[in-house]
Amino acid sequence: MDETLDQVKFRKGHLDELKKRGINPYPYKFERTHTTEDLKTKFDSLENKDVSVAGRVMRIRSHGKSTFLDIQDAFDFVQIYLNKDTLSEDYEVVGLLDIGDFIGVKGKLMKTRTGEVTILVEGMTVLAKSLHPLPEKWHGLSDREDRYRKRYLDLIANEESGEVFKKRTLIIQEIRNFLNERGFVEVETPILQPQYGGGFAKPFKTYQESLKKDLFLRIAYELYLKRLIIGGMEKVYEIGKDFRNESVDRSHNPEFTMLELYQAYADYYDMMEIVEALFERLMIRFVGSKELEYQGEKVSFEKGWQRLSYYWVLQEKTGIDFKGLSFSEIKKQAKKLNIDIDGLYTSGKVLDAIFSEVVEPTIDKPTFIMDYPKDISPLAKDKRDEEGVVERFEPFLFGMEIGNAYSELNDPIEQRKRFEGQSKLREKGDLETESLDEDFLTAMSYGMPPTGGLGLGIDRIIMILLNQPSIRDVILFPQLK
RNA sequence: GGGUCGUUAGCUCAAUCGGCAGAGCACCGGCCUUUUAAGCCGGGGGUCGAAGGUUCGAUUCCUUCACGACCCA
Repeated sequence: MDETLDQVKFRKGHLDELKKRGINPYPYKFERTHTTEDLKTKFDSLENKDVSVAGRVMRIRSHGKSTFLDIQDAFDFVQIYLNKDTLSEDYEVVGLLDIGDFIGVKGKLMKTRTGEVTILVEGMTVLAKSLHPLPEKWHGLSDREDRYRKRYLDLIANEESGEVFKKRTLIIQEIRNFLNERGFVEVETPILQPQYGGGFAKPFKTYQESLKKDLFLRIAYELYLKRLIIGGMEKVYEIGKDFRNESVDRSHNPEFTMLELYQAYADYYDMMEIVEALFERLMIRFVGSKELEYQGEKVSFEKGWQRLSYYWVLQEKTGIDFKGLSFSEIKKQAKKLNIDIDGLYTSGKVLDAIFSEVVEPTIDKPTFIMDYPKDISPLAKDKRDEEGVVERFEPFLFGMEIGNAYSELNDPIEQRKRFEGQSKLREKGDLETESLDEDFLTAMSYGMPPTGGLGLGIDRIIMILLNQPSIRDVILFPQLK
């Protein structure tokens, strides 16, 4: 806080004056009978009754011997009216209030002659003195950096921002309801992991002093949740934070909220059904239409999600049939398409670079891209009746990947081979590989049922449902440079 | 990593083809007992993002840096 700022000096003057009058500017508690919202929605039954509310002073309109204040709580705001006739000498304290102060008031509920619901205040308590001026009342706070770094100011000044975060909470609750109703059990698995797995990403590394052990912040929950499937929990899910050591942009934050779920005796078609049903439910509750508009672009869920095969859509967009091409031929094609393939060691990784570049931005309709190359999917089961690809899909919306799902590989011998393949790549220098998890293989060797698994990026789903342009607009405290 | 744009009062924003830095809100003083972006009168507040350069003179032009936004890899 800038102590030299005039406005801070004046506010401190008010603080000192309150103390001089024997008023504690930071008391402990206030009993309120109603929220500001109650006063408006239940006005008819509350008119002329005694009410008490608490909140932050947002606007002051002083007329000398009377003053109107608007006070805001978590629900709404209400006007209060203070005058000298009602408060006598206590009215002097009103002059010591500043915008931003918390106060509690008691009085009779009434309407002014212009129809505004108002409390005629009979008693007022200062609950917390504010020492720093708030952002401007009319334009709010628009500087993006301030909005993200000082989220509290954003929440005070910009009502829409608070609405987004309220809805974020409701969306996540609704997702939990949906899964709980289907018999899924919510669990918590380690964030600190001795080995990271379940995806391709650079991890954050940390260290446990007492065990003298390197640990990683999880990049996925997959391998732990599958251990629970092995343990006989048939339907499990976890909603929590994943950590990926990547750069920050409109759709990436280094820590982000992820849903993963696993269902025994199910395959990836069942996972598609879950995505479709979940979206239908979220659309009904939070969009109220079968059409979704995001940043000026509209898509319809009317006909469900289209299903496109990975190799087929690649060929559609590039004119090249990549199926069966050798690694060097695929690289040659990538170079022709002007795609950077430095540090990519397998056909799958190169294909994926081409895919991200050429295909992803063009998928706006709700789409499942199906049947991915095997070498970039070491935890997924071979596609039944098709060589070289696995039963894996990713849901896409508005060009954004919002999840990942498999028919989970449950053959421990095959799983070991896949891990070993990954280890060889790592030796060649590929840093984004699945690491061989001996303990997980042991678990699987006890027997794992056929299982469908699904991961969904919750922040991105919220962005889309609430039409927010950046992931930073749906994360309270996003990572900034 | 590259490109474009931006950073001026607590907040939202102007302005200066290089010549005294402005408005609205907020703040201070005065008047005002049903106002509501209250009103009227008067007033204070600036290291013009930082450093360097060009110049008689730089907020303005140039260079570098920091931070941010958008686009691209």
